[in-house]
Amino acid sequence: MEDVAKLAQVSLITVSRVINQPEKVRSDTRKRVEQAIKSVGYVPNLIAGSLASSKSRIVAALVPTLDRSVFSGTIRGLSDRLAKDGYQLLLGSTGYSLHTEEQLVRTFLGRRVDALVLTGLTHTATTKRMLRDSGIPVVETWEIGPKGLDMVVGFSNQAAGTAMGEYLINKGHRVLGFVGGQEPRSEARLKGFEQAAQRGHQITVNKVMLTEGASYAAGRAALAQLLTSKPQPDAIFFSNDALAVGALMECQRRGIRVPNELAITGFADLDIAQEIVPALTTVQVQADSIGTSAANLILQRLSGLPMLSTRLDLGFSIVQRDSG
Amino acid sequence: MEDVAKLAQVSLITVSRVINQPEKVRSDTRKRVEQAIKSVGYVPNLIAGSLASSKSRIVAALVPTLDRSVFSGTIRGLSDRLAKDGYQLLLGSTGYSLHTEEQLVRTFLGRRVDALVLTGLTHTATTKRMLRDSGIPVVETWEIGPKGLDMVVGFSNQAAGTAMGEYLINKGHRVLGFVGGQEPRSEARLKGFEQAAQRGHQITVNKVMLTEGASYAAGRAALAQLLTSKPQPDAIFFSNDALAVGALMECQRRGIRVPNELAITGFADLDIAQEIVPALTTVQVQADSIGTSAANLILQRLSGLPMLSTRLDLGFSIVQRDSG
DNA sequence: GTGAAAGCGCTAACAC
DNA sequence: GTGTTAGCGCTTTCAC
Repeated sequence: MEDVAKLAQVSLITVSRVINQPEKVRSDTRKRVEQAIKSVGYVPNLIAGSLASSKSRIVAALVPTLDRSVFSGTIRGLSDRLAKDGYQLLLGSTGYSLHTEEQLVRTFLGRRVDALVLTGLTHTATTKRMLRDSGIPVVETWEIGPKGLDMVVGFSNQAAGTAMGEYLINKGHRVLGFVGGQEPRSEARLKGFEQAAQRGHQITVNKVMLTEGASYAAGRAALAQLLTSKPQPDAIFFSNDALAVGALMECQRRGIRVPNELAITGFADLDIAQEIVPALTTVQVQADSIGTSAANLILQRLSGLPMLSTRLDLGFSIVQRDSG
Repeated sequence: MEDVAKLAQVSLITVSRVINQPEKVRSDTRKRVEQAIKSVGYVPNLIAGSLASSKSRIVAALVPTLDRSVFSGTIRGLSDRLAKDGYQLLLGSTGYSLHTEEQLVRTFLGRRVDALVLTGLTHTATTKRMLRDSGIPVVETWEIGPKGLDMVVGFSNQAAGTAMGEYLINKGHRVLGFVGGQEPRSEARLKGFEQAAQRGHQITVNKVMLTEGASYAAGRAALAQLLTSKPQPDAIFFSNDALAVGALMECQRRGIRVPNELAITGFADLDIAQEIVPALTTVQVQADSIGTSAANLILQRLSGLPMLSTRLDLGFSIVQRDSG
């Protein structure tokens, strides 16, 4: 930076201004400096800048898993929106562990990220305290609830579960299956699903709670398990499209006709849901919008604008296709 | 940090040591400091640390796209391996644009990342110069070639294309189809594929070069296009499993029997390849290993260890399944 | 519109 | 094993 300043015959601060607030420098001076920057090949040290200004232009996001998952849409939405305003995304995966989440939050706060995006509303007490003390904007996503740390963008997983339960019951199914992971959002969907069942008449719910992550193979295995359960379900709600797709493939292998013999529904409306044969009936959620909305809230807050709302319920809808 | 030092009755540097090199501090002092850190709720400012030590403990990776893509395995491998050594991954997507890549490289270098992982061997002259000047470890991935910037982890896309061409020709196919994107790696696969065709007798290759990204829908559309081409292919090599899966679904819709009427093969061996019915014959590449190997090279270099090899050809293999 | 001085919060280097 | 000093490369603040 010193070299640039000397070459352009200006002070350090003018070089800094040309980079950060070019409109505050007269155009001839600016051009001289820009020229000098090029000829020196100067790459500003953003670390030093961050230390001095206590702004990092980095937003961190924590998701349970990076795998071909429902969260990738949210990450894309976040990343794209933030990039437009010159912010970068620092990514962490918690593996569904609150303890890992706590450690990552600590590190990210140490890096003085400008804002943090979390998945879910469940966190350790320490995580919550650190976040509150830090004073930076925080967005919790993929759930919605009365009390959040700061801002929230999501939908009601429980209501989605209820909606799917009612949908299947209305279709005449009486023995329902549920397959999901042992994590808060899946459990909320199950809770809603079971509520719908209780409100129906003579409805049974057989459930499989997975210990591993949601994969095609896990869906296949869960299907096999439910097919041996008594009474045998005539409709299964999978808490994730990947699971449902795996089950659909297994049905094809076994010659089980979907939806005639067995209805199968999923959650998230991933790309493959509408491509697979039979096309998958699923709960559509706006994964991308969760990301862009979270980014918008953050950007708005960081720019000091007044906040209209800090709690967005993006809702969900059941997309009826061919599988159930 | 000052508060912690006062409370523990030590100097700043001792607090620093407790955090960064605990073994260099006597255990009773260490405990006193750790106690103080907790009671103050001290979160070290890693930005200041980075500035002083010129080490950021951040590695950046640039991939063409974050979408449900072949690169997600590599990212996972990278991220997991780096996390073990306390490094974080800063992610950027270039959208297959060398210009965007250049801008991101500039920003990342500005953040003084400790190392950089790139996709492919094709970069702008400015990108190459900046990278060389920076002196940090750089790993280029997903290709292999005689000249790289620094370290390379990948395989020969061209050889993979040739292998798939020979495989299909040996199976008796004479009119081949190719579907891929307009990007270096896909083009290399096509080049190899066409070479195999030229070496065969009376082999025709009809190709579809996509302008959009690889999606199920794009595969479906490309299939439709090739089915109207003359002569009509009896085997199609898709440069990406997502495309092949889309085509497979479309075949199912149209009642085209695979592989009897039409053979379909893919590239990458994504999870779904072995799940779909019929299971997809594809080129298997070690997407995860590319990530972990890149991370290993970087970690080794950063720790100052002597480098055995800086150019890893991880190879590929054709996995024969049911689709072709 | 431009500049000088001070300091962001930490660590390297060297001393003790 | 622990402390002191001097900076890392910028931006802030306040002058002019």
